[in-house]
Amino acid sequence: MLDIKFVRENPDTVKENIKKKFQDNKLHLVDEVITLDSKIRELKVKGDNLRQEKNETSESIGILLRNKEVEASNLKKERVVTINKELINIEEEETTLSQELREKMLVIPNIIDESVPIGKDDTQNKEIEKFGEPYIPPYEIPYHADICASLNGLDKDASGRTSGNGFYYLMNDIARLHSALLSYARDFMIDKGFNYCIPPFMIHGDVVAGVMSFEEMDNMMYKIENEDLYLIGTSEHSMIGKFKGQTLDEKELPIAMTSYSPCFRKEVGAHGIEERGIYRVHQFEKQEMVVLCKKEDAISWYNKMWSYTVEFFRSLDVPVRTLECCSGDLADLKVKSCDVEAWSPRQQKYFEVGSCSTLGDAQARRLNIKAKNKEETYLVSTLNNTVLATPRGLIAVIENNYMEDGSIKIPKALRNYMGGKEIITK
RNA sequence: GGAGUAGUACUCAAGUGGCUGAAGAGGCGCCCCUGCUAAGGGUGUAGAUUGGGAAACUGAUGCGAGAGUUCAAAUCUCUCCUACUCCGCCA
Repeated sequence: MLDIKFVRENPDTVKENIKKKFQDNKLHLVDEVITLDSKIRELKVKGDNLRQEKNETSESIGILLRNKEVEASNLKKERVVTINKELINIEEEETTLSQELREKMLVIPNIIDESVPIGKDDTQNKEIEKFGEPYIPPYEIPYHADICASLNGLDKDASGRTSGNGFYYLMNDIARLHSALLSYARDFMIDKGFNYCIPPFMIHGDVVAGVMSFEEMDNMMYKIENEDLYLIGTSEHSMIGKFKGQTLDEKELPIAMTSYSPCFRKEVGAHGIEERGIYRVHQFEKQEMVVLCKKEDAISWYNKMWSYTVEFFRSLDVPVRTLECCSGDLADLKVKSCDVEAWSPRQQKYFEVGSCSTLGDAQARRLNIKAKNKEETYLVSTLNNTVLATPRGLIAVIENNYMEDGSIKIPKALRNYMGGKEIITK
């Protein structure tokens, strides 16, 4: 969300930005927002003046009553009653218009960074850099679910019976590898100086509404029956929610956290749940990075953060590349964002395993997260990035370490977490 | 889950209907004294969010949140939230 003052003062910049994102259908919002804003301010002045009169009149009633001037005080009382009636209308209108303004403001996209490549949609995202040689083995690599099943590590028939499509039983060494990955990801980030955190896995509706749109909420979030609780779709929800409405001391910044949580997503719409695999599922686990920092530090954190994910996967011998989101593919809140994609030797293409974003102060404005020093209070900048989401990350490790005989070589970095084991065999 | 107590600015804290947007203190600024430290004395200042105004200035909101009573609410009523204490339950 942008600052209304900014929109008021720089309407052309905002419009230019909307064009860059190929959202011309939103252009009219800018002028509408400016008109609404000035109407609201007019109402505010009107209301303020009436409230001033009301306060002064009420105060004078007190004085009159003390002097036992009952009649004069009754006249003044009537005046206040009239003012109150007028105020009700003005306040109602102000509330309505403010809501309308906020709704419009919420869908006006954040100003994207100058470095973001211009493009219409995800087909025009730009590869930035490859890390590691995409390796094509001389033998065929089976579908990940088949590999896992053949190693007695996956049972989707059972999960279908217990929970339906989109769930999975991981078992034996595959389950252990999954946990090893998460533990390693956790320690990897702790070593980078991030503070480890396990957040609540359920949050109240008002926090959910703070971190996403209603549409997203419907398409993603599972609600607990008869409770004001939702299962989180990512620990970012809990981690950003942690700071909702807070004013931090600038000395506490930057706050660099790495959080673990299971993630629950309905995955309604676009892609849906695939029948066979464990690539897109209702329940997965994730190690995340969340950073709150000063505005001027945001870009350097952004670069540091995605590079940590790259480093993480490289330490597991998984070739990766970074793909920058072009203007048209960038979610409205984001200033700049890139995906980290892992190489799939089976499909011989890259697939998304993580996403790194800087949101500027847009998220903080929405949720009212501030920091202050002696001189001023200001909105913080927020960033988030995936270290590891698994089973997706598990798939990358399995495919890239699959041996011709059907076994999986365990990357060195994970062996300590696997009791020293070097290979998973049938 | 039950019962009790509390929630006022950066912190502590006074305050049961109008003269309280908030006494007082710490804090913070300046000055003095003393000096190994700790401390002491004087004086000044601010306090959150936002509107109008070129500015000086001026207004609104703001006492955990919301609703209500009233001409008028930090103060009365209701609901909720949070913290603490006690009890119950539980991996």
